[in-house]
Amino acid sequence: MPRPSFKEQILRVREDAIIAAVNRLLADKGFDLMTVDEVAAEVGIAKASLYKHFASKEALAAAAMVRLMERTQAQVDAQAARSDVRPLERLMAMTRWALEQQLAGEMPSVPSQNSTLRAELMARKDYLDAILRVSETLGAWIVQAQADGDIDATLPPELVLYTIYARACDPVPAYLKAGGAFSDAQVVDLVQATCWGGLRGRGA
Amino acid sequence: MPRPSFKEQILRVREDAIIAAVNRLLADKGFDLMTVDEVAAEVGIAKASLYKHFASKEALAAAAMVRLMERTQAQVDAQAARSDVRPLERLMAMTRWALEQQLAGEMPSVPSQNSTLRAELMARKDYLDAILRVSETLGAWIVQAQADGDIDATLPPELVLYTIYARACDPVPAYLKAGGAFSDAQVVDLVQATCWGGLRGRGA
DNA sequence: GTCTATAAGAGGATAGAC
DNA sequence: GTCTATCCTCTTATAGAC
Repeated sequence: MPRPSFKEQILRVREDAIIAAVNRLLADKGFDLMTVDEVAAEVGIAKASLYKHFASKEALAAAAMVRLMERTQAQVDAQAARSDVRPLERLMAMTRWALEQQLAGEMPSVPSQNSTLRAELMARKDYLDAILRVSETLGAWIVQAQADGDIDATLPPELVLYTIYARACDPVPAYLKAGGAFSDAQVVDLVQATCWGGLRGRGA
Repeated sequence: MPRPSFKEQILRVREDAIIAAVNRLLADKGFDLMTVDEVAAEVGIAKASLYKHFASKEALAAAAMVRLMERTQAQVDAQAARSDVRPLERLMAMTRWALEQQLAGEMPSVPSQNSTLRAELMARKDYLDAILRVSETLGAWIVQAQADGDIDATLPPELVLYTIYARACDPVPAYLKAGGAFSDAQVVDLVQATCWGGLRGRGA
């Protein structure tokens, strides 16, 4: 594979800046309320130039979601490297990371109801592959943790997986943060506690 | 107070039908993807007629949310009447009801990010009063349940309250249902279990 | 590939007759 | 209060010059 030319590097940097802007706006207002004009303004280029890089608004969002999956995969790899820790701890580290991303305004959110966006995502092989790969690793950890007695073995593994994914777009952290009574670190600890331990008292 | 005239009754019935249609559409597609044309088509009247009843799209959604709060208050009252059951059981009955509503497609969902809708809701005294009243009752039950040792007393009560509210718009039930492996009743039981008991094994 | 300018269309809201 | 027809703004997307 030839070394990328100078022009290609410029292109890559620009597209990185675009995706970063989309990521921020998706985290801030969501897909429906984000406009392409805003993206262009945030990046500092004309809207028509944006469309030279990405074919549609859906493609912009999809690129941000692919980027998110790449970051997620990197986290999974980092946890996989810690061969000494139990699967439960790796999974808890993943939910903790997701909550931190959300509070930092770096978790893009897209509505699962929007059919045009959904179609774009389902058509992107890189996105589907990334989701599948992450899910397979997390799924294996879940099954191991259940065998270890660390996760309730009566719960279907897919329920555990979906619940972990759902923490990434949970509205509770934002509400707690808006209340102003807790630091970001405290919010993460609290939501983490309810996710894994539930609301119920230990003695119940 | 005089008995409502025939015309007023007709008006009331029509507005009920409008709100019911809005409720269905909000549950199905959410606020941003719902169009006023769709609402008019669903009700079977012209769009201009809709605007004789409600001043804006935001007012339509707000009316549906007020209606939701009325139904919620009725559930709270029903639980309050069961003076023999513990506060924990009442709270669990509320989350169960919310999950059932969601799976039945009767839980309208509005984005908390949309500022025009948020402004409309915050300007409606009946909505704010309803939210406040529900929250006060649930809050009292939470504190009691913590004193009973039925809810983890180390959790701030507002965290518990927000978590209960969040179950009403949790994406997990819809995912599980889409998977097709579980009945609606099973989905409710499973999400209910993770909400109150957490993912962690009891022996952990 | 970047820009300015504009097309094309969706969707919220209204005018005016009945 | 209901209708048909229309307005108008916002937003996605593109044409065409440089």
